Amino acid sequence: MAEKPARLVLLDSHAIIHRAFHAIPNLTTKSGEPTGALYGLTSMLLRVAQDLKPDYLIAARDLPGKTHRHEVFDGYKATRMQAEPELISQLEKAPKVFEAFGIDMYAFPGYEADDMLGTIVHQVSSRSDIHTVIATGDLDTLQLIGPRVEVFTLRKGFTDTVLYDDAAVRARYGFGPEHVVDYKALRGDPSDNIPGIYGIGEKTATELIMQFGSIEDIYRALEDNEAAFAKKVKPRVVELLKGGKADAAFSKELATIHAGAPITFRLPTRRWHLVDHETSILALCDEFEFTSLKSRVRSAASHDPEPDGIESVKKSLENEKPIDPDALRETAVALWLLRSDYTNPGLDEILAYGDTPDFGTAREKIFADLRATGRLSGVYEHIERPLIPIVQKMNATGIALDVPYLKNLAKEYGNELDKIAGRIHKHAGHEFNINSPKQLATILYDELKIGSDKQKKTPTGARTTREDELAKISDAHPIIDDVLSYRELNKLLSTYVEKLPGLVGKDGRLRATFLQTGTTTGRMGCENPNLQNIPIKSEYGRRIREGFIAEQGNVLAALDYSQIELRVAAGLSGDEKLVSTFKHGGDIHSAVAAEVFGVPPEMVDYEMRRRAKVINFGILYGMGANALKQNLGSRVSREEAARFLSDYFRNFAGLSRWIEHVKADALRHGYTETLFGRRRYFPQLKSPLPQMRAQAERMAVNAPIQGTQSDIIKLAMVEADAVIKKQGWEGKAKLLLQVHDELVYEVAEKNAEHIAQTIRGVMESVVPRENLSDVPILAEVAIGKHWGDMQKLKR
DNA sequence: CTGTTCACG
DNA sequence: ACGTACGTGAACAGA
Repeated sequence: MAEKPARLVLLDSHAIIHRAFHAIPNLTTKSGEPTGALYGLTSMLLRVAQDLKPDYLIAARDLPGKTHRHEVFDGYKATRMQAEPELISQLEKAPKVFEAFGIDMYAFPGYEADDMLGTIVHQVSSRSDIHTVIATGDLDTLQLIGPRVEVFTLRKGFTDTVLYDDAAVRARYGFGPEHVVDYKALRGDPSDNIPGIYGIGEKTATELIMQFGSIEDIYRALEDNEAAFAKKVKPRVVELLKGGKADAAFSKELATIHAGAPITFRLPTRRWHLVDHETSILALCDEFEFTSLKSRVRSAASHDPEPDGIESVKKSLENEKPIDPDALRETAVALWLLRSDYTNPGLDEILAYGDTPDFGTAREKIFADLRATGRLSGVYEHIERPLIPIVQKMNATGIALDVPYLKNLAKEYGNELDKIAGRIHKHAGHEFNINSPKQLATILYDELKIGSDKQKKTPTGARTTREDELAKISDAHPIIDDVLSYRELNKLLSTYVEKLPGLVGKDGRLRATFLQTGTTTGRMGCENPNLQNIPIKSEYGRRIREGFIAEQGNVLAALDYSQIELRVAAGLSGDEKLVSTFKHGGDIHSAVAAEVFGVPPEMVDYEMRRRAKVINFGILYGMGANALKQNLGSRVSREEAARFLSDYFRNFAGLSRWIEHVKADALRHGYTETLFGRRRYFPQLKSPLPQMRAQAERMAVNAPIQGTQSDIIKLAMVEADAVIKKQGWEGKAKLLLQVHDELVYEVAEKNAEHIAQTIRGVMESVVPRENLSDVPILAEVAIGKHWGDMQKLKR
């Protein structure tokens, strides 16, 4: 039997340090010496030691000076040439870190770290007794992946990691590692100053590669038979390719890692073990003041002992003990309840919270802490834990899409978009990229001189082209209305209409991921795709919902809570007038308008109601007078807005008192609580910056309202599931979507009304009325063959 | 990757 | 003087 191959881990020091430098910008020693990049590097090395368990560990690094890429392109890595002094000082100290870990460094003048890695991989690639993993901070080295070569890199932030092999590259990009350079040649890579072909993005690049292969193949197809090529590729892309041949060629040259460095790689004579270097690493941590890393060093070292005898084998067997996925999910939910700002926690966060490498130990600590909080245990037991399998089932079920309908809609919207774009370019006098806010600002404000000199600015000082600002100047030029239509249609087309059909599985259903622990307030999140923001407000948007359908013999049933946030605010505050308005039924916004404007209900006009509605929603977010003015519109002065607000609070004094009470409570305890006891912490309330404090106060007011709403609908999901089981309706009623205040089920057509009305009853009764100051909680039900146009049911 | 914009509640 | 409402996810441009 062949021996297990040795694992060689190659460290891409350049990429790791850069990534760490940007991820951890503000860390310094007491004396002010910047150490964020070094901390990140040390942390990454510990992670590599633990996760990859290397037999050999080697670093590749750059030496200062010119490289072959500089000869190709003067602008190459211009950004890195002007590196900040904080980065340079840390780059110079990095060898100290490698020395402490006992890692050999490979470098050669004129060759970048990437090229050293390429050379080493090339030299070991024929050896079947070596399995190589490149540990890096970016994706440049994906092109080196092969039969025994993988890439271990960081994803988002600095804690999440991912291991790419050939299959993982194909899963992410659609093509294999051999085409990564072609992809960069087309798309470019701004962080590396690789230009690509201007105008070709991720999608076009992928499509071209999938269809034709490498850059050379693409141009061969184009040049051999342009007519045939034009049939397969959009005219715009053909033009871009023709004009960008030179760009593509030298982008490819820049992106390609070369294997020709004049070195001979030899495996170290001795295998690498963390424990051999524990002392020097601890000394390093003292020198750079990485106090928090020391416990990680000790515990990692104790799990990577020299291979002697029975004790270590026993220990490693214990370590290999698989983690029960249900226990993992439950523990993640519990941790998120304790620390709701750690959204979507995983094993890493669980272990970090427990300050241990052992899952069982961390889990015990988390549940002990949960019990110690009292009320949070109730949220866990009654809401979140029973919800786990329900969310899993919802994710597995998916929702059927009418793919031909959506493809047709894409054509229609595409044609309309082309027309609008044509008009915009005509107005402007020349072509430009309408999607670029920068170019658009130049056209509108400089060339056409629309708007005043003082257009609102974005946070970075650019003149904004936001919808609400453009709407104010729409009378000045017909181009504005076209730009606004273009924006709307382009957004809908690229985000939804074009995207959705490609995400549908073989069974015609789209499966997104609903995230139970995705937000800080208690709400659910949804991604890949986000089904919680499918358009509804405009006609163009509503037609997208028509593509979400029920399968043969079924209908969709949509149940939504009516004005639940306002009802929750009324119920939590116990405000007399709000509560009595809800108890008597009728239109809450009109009723509030009558109070605020001091007129009888029948005298409330459209504008008064509109303003009352704006205030009502603003209250939920802790709004101030300036924000209110913004939302009321241009005809209202700041003073008027302030008066509305003070009239509002004079009339609804109970609500006003409750808001002050929430703020005071949050400051005293450090957190807010929902009706059911879900917590959110607000350390920023003690910030020295008034702006930070004000923002935290607004969040603190909103958290119990939004959070209680989430408690209620989550509880309804749990109860409805129980009722469905009890009635034996599992095959006839399936939960498909949750959209914060709405549940969508797919229901057997025959029993649809009865089932839907039953679920409505559950939704309306999950909170005993007395717990919300007797405010009624109401839900509306509608059914239909698709999600676009649903028939409302009477109760 | 960050900033801008915009879809939803 | 300036930027302002809470909570999300995604597409795109541009550095």
